[in-house]
Amino acid sequence: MRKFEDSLPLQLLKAREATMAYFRPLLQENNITEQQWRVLRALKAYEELESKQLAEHCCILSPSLTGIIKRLEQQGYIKRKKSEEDQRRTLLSLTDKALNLFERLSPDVDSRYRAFTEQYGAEKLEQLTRLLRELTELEGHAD
Amino acid sequence: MRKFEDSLPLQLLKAREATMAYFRPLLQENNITEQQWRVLRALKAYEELESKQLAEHCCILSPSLTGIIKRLEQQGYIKRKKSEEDQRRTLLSLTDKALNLFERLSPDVDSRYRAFTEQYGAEKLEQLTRLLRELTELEGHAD
DNA sequence: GACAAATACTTTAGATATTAAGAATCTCAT
DNA sequence: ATGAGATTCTTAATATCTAAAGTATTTGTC
Repeated sequence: MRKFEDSLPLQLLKAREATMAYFRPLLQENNITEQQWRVLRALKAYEELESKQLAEHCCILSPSLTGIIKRLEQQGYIKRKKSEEDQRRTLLSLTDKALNLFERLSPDVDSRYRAFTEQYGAEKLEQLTRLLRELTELEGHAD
Repeated sequence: MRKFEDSLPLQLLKAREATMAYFRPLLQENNITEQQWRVLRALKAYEELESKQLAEHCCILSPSLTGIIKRLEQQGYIKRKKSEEDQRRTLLSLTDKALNLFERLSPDVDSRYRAFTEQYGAEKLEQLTRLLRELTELEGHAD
């Protein structure tokens, strides 16, 4: 069996930690969790989404999302409405408060991203992105 | 701000999911969680570890580890003893039951790992490993 | 040798992950 | 039209994450 430190899932986990180290402080200062931030960013990109699609974009399972949505709604960052055509579906979108948050944080996010890119190297980042995409696009392993 | 799907943390998360898809079924069949498996593998590699070191190797925070250890102990996979020199320290190691588990699962783990490597490509895996290591070794981002 | 500071681990509280099961709504073939 | 099955979302139960506080033990200093 593979040596422990060589485990790819562990390497990916550590790499993610190293990356988040650049952004986590900013999120903490604003009392936003990682997952909340992912949800907000997805809604910013897509304007309006159903819960299920949002879950897929964010890599968050529906049951988790239920709670995250609830809390984000309480904090006034997102609003929900029932779909007219299909009463099962819930449509989610950002409030003005959330849009303001993005206005306020974007510059800082950008500068942290630039700092990261400089330290890691722009070409390496491109290579890495390509390799990760190819990994993600692998056929799922049917048991 | 970066496009949502281009977010590196998200890419790393998805890549990890894609990788785990190869191994998760095996763990589920044996009623072992991802984190438990990581802990067991670390202890297999290091024979005996203190709780704190184990946490570092596994990228699990101490408070989480407390619970994981407790459950693994209840399931008979690991044993603990107090350090003689320093009563604060807890030394952890695998039981025979855990060693048997490895004997039983190793072939399957190996074959799943080979299947993954074949589909993804051995050279690409090497490249990826190198890029991830370099990312992980970046200086932490002091806020 | 007593005591403040450091260290290892646990506990607590709130948020999230994961699986299974439940509730509401919709689709479709009959 | 209608009942079986599918789909969307939620609830429930257990495990884990995260930050902060608490305990016990040890270390360094006076």
